[in-house]
Amino acid sequence: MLVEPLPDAMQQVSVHFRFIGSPDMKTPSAIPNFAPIRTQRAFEVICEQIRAQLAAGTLKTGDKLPAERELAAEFQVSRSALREALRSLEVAGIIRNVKGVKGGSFIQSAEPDRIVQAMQDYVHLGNISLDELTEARLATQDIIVRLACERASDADLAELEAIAERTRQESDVEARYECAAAYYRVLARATKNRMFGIFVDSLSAILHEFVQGPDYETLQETLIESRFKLVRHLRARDADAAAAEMRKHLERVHRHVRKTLKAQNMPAKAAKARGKAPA
Amino acid sequence: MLVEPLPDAMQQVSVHFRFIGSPDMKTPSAIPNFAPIRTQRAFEVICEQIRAQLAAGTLKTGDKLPAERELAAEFQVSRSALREALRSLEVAGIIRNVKGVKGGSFIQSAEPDRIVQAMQDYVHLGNISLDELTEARLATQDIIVRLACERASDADLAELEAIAERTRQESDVEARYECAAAYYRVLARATKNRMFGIFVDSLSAILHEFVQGPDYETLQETLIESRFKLVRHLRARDADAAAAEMRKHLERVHRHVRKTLKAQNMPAKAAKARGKAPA
DNA sequence: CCTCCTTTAATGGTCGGACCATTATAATTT
DNA sequence: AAATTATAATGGTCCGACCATTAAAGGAGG
Repeated sequence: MLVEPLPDAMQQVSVHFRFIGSPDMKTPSAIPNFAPIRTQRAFEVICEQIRAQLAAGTLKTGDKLPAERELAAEFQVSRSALREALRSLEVAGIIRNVKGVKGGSFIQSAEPDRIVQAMQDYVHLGNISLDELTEARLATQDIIVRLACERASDADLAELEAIAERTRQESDVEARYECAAAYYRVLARATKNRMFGIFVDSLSAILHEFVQGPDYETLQETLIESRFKLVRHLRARDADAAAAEMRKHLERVHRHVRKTLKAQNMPAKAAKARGKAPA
Repeated sequence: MLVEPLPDAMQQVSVHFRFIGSPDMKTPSAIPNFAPIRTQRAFEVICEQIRAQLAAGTLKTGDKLPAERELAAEFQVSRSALREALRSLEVAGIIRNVKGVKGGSFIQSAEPDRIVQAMQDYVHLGNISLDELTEARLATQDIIVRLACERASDADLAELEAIAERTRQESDVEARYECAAAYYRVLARATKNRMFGIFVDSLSAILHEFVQGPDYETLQETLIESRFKLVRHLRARDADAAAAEMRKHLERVHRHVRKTLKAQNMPAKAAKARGKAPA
C-alpha cells in the first residue's frame, strides 16, 4: 500500500486533527489531561507522508502517484484536501501534474528553480540589502572560481568562451543578461558540485531584479573582455589571477548597479516591480 | 482595489485559460490564427498577481488579505481555486493563515525555513552526494569564519561560548544537535549578512539527516573543545587560525559521518527515512 | 462600574458532488 | 492500413454546505 489512511482521530467529518480530548466533550476540563495540543491540517499530514516516502526512497523520480480521486480515498480525505496537498508539493517542485488519461502526479527530478523562487521571496519579504547580496556573491564566486580552476574540463572552458562570444553578438539587453547567467552557471558547473550552482542561480535571479536601465551598454565591452580574460586564467590554472579577475568583474558590475539605483533614487533594498499584468 | 479580476477570456465556467481561439469553436483550423498557445491555471495567475504586489511594495509584511470568500469574488474565481493559490503562497512562506474572526491571510516576514525546505527537497530528489554537501559546507564556513572574525561583536562571542558550554551539559543526542545548529547559526549571524545564515541553516538541516547512530559520543568532547578554541581565535581576530580550526572541526565530523554510513552499508547519497508516522 | 459568562458572527478547513477540458487508447469507418 | 471518431480516465474548476475556532458583542450578576 502506497499510503496509509489518516489516523482514526481524523476520520470524523471536518475534525481538525487535534490529538487530545474528544470533539464532542462538553467539559474537557474535568479531566486534567494536559498533553501538548497540536493541531494539524489534513494537507500537511499528507505532504509529510509523501515527503517521508521520498526521503526513504520508497518514492523516487519518475514515479507516478495514484489518481487524485483514488489517492483521496486512500488517505480518506476529500479530494479538495488532497488537492491542496498536491498543490503544495507541486509548487515545491516535487511533483508535476499532467492532465488527461495516463495523466497524474509524477515525481519530478531535482530542479533548482524552487530554491531560487524561495530565495527571491525571502529577499522581497526581508529587505535584504544589495550590499548583503553583493558580498555573498563575491564570496561565493571566489570559491567557485578557485574550484573551477582546478576542475574545469576543456569542454567547460570552450563553452565559457562560446558564451562570452555569443554575448558580444547579442544586442538585446535581456538576451545579454541570459548570456551572463549562462556564463555563471557553466562556471559553477565546472566545480562539479551542484550546490554551488544553486547559490549562483539564486543570486543571479535576485540581482537581475536590480538591473534597471539600458545604461549597461557602456560597460558591456569591458565585461565581455573580462570574461575572456577569466577563461585564460582558468586555462592557465592560475587560481589567484582568476579569482582576482572575477572580483574585479563583479565589483565593476555592482558599482554600476549601485550608481544606477542611486540615480533613480531607489533605496538599495527595494526591488522594482516585475509583475506582468495578464494580457 | 487590491486585486484585479481575471481577464475576460477566463470568465467562462472551467475554461482553462488558453488565450487563443474560442472554447466553443468547432473548426478552429478555419482561421489561420497561430498565436502562441499558453495555458495557465487560475491559481497561478492569482499567485503571480499577489507576488507582483509584493515585489512592487503594494503589499508588505503584516498586511492582511481580504477574506477567502471575498477575495474569490474579487478575482472572480471559485473559493477552491483561490484556496489553492493561498495554499501555494503559504507553503512558500509568504502568507500565514489564521482562523476565526479577525483571521485571514497575513503577509509574513521573511523566514529562511522555506529555503531550507526547498534545498532539502532538492537533495532528496537529486541525489546530491555527501561529498558535495561537505565541500559546500567547508567552503561556506571558511568564508563565514573569516567574516565573523572581522565583525563579531563581544555579545556574539559570548553567545557562542554559552552555546558551547550548554552543549557540554546536554546528554540527549537531539538536543546536542540543536546546540550545534545554534552555534553555526550564531556564527553566521556574526557576519552581519543574512545570506550566509540561509546557506548554513540549509546545510545543517540536510547534513543532519545523515547523522545516524549515537556513536557520536566518542567525538563529542573533542568537538566541544574545538568550538571553544574557535571562539578564542575569533576573539584574537586571527582569521587564519579560526578558519583552520573550523576546517579541522568539520573534517572530523564528516570523517565520522562517512565512517558511520559505511558501517551501515549505506551509500553516501541516500538519506535515511525520517518520516514520523502519525501517532 | 467591573467581571464573568453566553451568544453571535466572521473566517479558515473540510466535504461531496458536479461539470469541463485534455488526452491516450480503443473502436469504427474509410 | 490509415484516418476518423467515440470512450474513458484524469486534472482543473465550480458550487454549496457544514464544522471548528476565535474575537467581539451582549448580558447577567456582583
